[in-house]
Amino acid sequence: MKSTIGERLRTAREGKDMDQYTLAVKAGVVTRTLQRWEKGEQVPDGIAITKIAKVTNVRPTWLLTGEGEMYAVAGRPENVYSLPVSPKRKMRLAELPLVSSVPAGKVSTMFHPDYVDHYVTVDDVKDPGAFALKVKGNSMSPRIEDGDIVVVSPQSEARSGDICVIRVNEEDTLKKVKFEGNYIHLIPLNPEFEPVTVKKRDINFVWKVVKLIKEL
Amino acid sequence: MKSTIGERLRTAREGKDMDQYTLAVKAGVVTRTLQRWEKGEQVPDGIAITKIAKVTNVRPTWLLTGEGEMYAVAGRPENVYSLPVSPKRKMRLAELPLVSSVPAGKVSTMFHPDYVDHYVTVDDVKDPGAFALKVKGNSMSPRIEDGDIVVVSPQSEARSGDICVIRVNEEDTLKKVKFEGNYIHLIPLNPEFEPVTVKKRDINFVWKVVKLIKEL
DNA sequence: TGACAAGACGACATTTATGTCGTATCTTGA
DNA sequence: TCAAGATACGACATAAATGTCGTCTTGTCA
Repeated sequence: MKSTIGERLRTAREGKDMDQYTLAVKAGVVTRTLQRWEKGEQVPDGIAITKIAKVTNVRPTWLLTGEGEMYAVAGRPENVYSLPVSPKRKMRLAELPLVSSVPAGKVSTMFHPDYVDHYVTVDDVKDPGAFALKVKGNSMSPRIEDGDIVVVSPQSEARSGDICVIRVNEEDTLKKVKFEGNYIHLIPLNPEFEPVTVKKRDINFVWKVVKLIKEL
Repeated sequence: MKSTIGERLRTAREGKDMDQYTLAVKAGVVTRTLQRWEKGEQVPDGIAITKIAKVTNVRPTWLLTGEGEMYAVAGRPENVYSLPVSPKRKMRLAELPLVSSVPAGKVSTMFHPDYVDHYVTVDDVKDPGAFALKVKGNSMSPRIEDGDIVVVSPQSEARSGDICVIRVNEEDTLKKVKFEGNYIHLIPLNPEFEPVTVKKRDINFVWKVVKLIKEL
């Protein structure tokens, strides 16, 4: 536990999802001062510490020393046990490039480095070729909505009933698929959209969606 | 309870039967400075407060705010509960304990180590007290279904329209909430279930769901 | 692409805290 | 009564924190 007051201060602020300005105002100082605190260039006095602890809802003792619980146990119900400190992971971890959206763009361009926004971290994805996409459009609403992130595994075999990213005639969409002979039905979950049936030979690829992440 | 930091400082010093000079040295300042603190003419910074709390054996929180016990309560070892956060990534990465389900079980038991299945890894979760739950039941279908994983941030403030884990009368549920005076409406997304209205005083807690992970 | 918010940080003036020194008050014990 | 220790406090210089202003970078969004 070698964190500093400044680092804990930042942790507390971000835990409340506050920007520097907001917390600075509540602490009665200007943004620059808060920055110097967070950087450890200066040390806040007792008044400031008290205010910060109050508005971020952390325990003053933790803020000062890093000891004990960060948040007051009062907010937690009775009979709640603390979690073990250093756990070991069992599941496989994968970092996936988060590329441009579907179905708005051509997937073929998505793999260009310029289109890799950043990386998302997920557990238990075995396919080394897996990647993530940000969803645009509402054809799969309400289960999958605009802005959601889907993890795509090209290696996984798509079966009827799976949700997939499909490219048909150079156009990319996200649909539930149903195989039937030489045809594939593309079924949006949103009843406002109509199902489409396409020939298998018009399909460029069908990639199975193995995971869905929603930010709420 | 109207005491000032200075008065509590003096109380702490006299509780240890220390004279001003002795405490001042331990706090790394001169006697005159300590006097000004005790008189309330000046405010000690965080470093000084930490030192004083340590050498006088009082709780920093009490020294700062006057709240709680003056001296640390014996017999309660302060176990650390803070989840690792990796700051070097572009996005904030958090490993969260994946605990037993909601609403099938009592949350009170969830925090017991025996109930921690494994850990999930997610990006961009700022609340260090956040954790994950596996959902049971279909009251929130089709958006959230049995087996999905929700990430809960107890620190985030829940507002009307948010999806939350709520404990009412020792029973845990996952619903959309709507605040209205002294009442909270618990709204399932699944139209087959009926909304419920409860009094605020029957609520044990309301924890906001900030992320949803679906395995497909 | 441009606009914008959030953050980082340097430079400098101002305010506040601290150190230093001197002196005064008060209690306590010889 | 006197001496000594503890506390109190004014005055002033120094050190540290803060406020203010401006510039820069980065990520986000339309």
